[in-house]
Amino acid sequence: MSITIREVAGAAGVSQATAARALSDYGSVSPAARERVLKAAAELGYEPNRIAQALRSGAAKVISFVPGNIDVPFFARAAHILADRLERAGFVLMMASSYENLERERSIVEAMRSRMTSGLVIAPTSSQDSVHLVRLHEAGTPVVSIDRSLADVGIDSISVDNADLSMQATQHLISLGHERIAILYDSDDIDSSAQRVAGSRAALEDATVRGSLLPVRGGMTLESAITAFVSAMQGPDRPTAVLAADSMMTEAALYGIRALGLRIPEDISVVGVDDHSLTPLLDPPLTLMSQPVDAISNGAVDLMLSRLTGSGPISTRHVQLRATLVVRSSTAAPSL
Amino acid sequence: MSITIREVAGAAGVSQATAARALSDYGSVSPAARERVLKAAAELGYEPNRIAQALRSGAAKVISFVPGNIDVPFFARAAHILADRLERAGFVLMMASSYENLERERSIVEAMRSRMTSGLVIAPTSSQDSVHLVRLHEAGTPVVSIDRSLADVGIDSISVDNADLSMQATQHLISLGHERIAILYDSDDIDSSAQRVAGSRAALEDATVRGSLLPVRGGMTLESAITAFVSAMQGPDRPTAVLAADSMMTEAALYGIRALGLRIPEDISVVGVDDHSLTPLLDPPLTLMSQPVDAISNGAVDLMLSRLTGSGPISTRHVQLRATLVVRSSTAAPSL
DNA sequence: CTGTTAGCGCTTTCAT
DNA sequence: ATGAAAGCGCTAACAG
Repeated sequence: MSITIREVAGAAGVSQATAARALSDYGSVSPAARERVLKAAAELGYEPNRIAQALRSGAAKVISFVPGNIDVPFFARAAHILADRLERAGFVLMMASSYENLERERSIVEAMRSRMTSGLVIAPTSSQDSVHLVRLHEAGTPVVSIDRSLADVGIDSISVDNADLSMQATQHLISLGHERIAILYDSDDIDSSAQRVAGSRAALEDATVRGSLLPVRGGMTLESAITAFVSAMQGPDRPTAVLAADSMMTEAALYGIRALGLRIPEDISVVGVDDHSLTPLLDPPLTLMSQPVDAISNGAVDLMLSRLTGSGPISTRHVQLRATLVVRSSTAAPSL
Repeated sequence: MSITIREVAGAAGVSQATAARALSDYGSVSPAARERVLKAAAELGYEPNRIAQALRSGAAKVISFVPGNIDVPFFARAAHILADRLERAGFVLMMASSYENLERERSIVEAMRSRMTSGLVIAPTSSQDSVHLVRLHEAGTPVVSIDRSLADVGIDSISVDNADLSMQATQHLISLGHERIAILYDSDDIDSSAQRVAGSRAALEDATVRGSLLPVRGGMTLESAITAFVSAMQGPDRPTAVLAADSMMTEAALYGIRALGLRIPEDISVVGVDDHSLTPLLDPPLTLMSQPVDAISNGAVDLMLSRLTGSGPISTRHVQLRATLVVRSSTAAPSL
């Protein structure tokens, strides 16, 4: 077993309580006593038992992160930043992906809660069913929603402006002269996807030329998305451009286009989402909407930390950041 | 606050101890009592307090994962599998990247230990300095090393056979007719990298033709690797092929080659490491060594679970798996 | 089969 | 400024 605070107190010749006060820096301790305690702790190699601290004080200095899927570069990068900054603030990051499964999300959140997590950063699978999150939040554990926002339940959120994202992308395509545009998205149930489809539609409606949007629902796996996309492209009046609504859909579109034997951008223009270290090296380099992952992640940490210290705003915050269009070579004017 | 076992016991009309026995399924409880307890627990929505359980029983049903860097696809994928399988076994995955920094690795491991982690899966930053891991291991917490192995300290490991990996890659290049081959690797301090350089060298020495190896040390960042590679390629007798020793080096080589204005594979052949969903779509599709991430991760879980239940082998296990060569279009015979 | 009892290591009143 | 003592929620002897 390891050194306990009792042994430190013994070695320093003070009571357990004084040792605790010195080590956790609260209450009042005489400088002399403090020094002896700190010295004894260092000599014995004392390390506080976080579990005991948590049981007594009600929080474990652990922040939980529940991304939709850690394989997605957006979330991997977010995990990096969260862990980095939270660690510096004295927390450890505990994470588990929901894999976009609500049942699983619930059980993960419960597992985190029962381990006395100090706060939760989550990309909620459903924008509708969030009672488990609300309950946690109302019990006093700060919850910050990232990448997606929740229906009006008083939970802070920070995400990209999804409608704006696809509006920008669609306008880019329209300005190039495209009039038949497909949008490949995963599911109507995921809020951000629905918003992106809506944004595209709005852009098309605002345009001076009369364009049409072909929404293609790709489902939750790469395979299903490829299949859906390929069959949609085989219909009459094939779109001359496609907007892939997230990174998985981007891959699906690329694979689908290859399977169809189409050339980019001669036969079809492609706008993807989410930059990645390899996208500039693709054939051709991919035009895409780049999400401000760093700003979103840092913002989530700031929100979390301010809620944790109680120094934050009273009211719920919903931050929306803008994605930026990165034009490379996968988009061009449609050939006639 | 949430429901405690005391309240469940009260509602069921039994003692706390009986309730605990029924809920955690140990000792003996009469069927009638068990049923009443379970019913009461369900009605009250009782959820055990894992922190209290951990404090009392000494382990928190948490497994820690400390990858070198979660941004690397290899580790992101491993995290996915670990979380998935461990969760099914009743554990939660807690993770934090060391970012290949030993000091940081130590503090993370300590943070995990003080939170009573049940087991540790780690990609050790250093193969030399592992006292913190040995100490944890000797204190009874199973430690499994993944992707890299440790100097002989009795810790289980599961990784790819690094020498074999680069031998296969180099032999592929030799069989194509290359005689001047560069290997771009990060650092001599990382065991796996050193082994890969050695494997390449061995392949060249075994070959019937007299080839030469140009080792290029890229350092720990993408930028430094690109710089090192570009300047090495500007010397006399430029190599006709390059083996990038890991995924970051693969990107570095690709960016470097583009900066130099070289064509692949006409001017230079490239073998990368680590498959990724985008590599088949690169220009040209990348020939690479694919590491068996799934097998490594699953193997790590199996080892961990067997150590946890004490059902594993007595002796230390060092598992090495083979990488497989995936030939695509970035390698060809050198042009004369 | 079941209840009583004693802590796990720590924080936190409450006295002094 | 400090010590004594209680107890967070749970498990695990030990009696009965």
